[in-house]
Amino acid sequence: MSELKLTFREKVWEVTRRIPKGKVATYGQIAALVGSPKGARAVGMCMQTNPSIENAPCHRVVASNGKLTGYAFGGTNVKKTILLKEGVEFVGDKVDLKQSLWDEN
DNA sequence: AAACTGACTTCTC
DNA sequence: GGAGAAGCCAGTT
Repeated sequence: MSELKLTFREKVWEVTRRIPKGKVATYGQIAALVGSPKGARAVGMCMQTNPSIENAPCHRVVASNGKLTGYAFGGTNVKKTILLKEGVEFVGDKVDLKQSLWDEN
């Protein structure tokens, strides 16, 4: 019985950790992966309470339209810089989901 | 236990 | 394509 009873937050971090470098995932996508397709908002909170970037690369999480909605370690500006450095394609201020959206498979 | 808040998403105008 | 409003979820007060 592996009942580790991961809290929603921890599950979100687990998923976030699997996002490969150079790719990004949307809040809704993560929400769905943890079992709450409509909990995108809750996911955002988990990112905010994220203790460290090592625990969860929250910079790889963007809004459904590719917009950077927030970043607890320096702001969206820093977030964008990191993503660019990881090779994520940008279109203006938004991520080019066509090329950089994480394809779980 | 109830109410409020927020790094969301989707629909309409 | 941009602005406004409503719906949903978990965490915090």
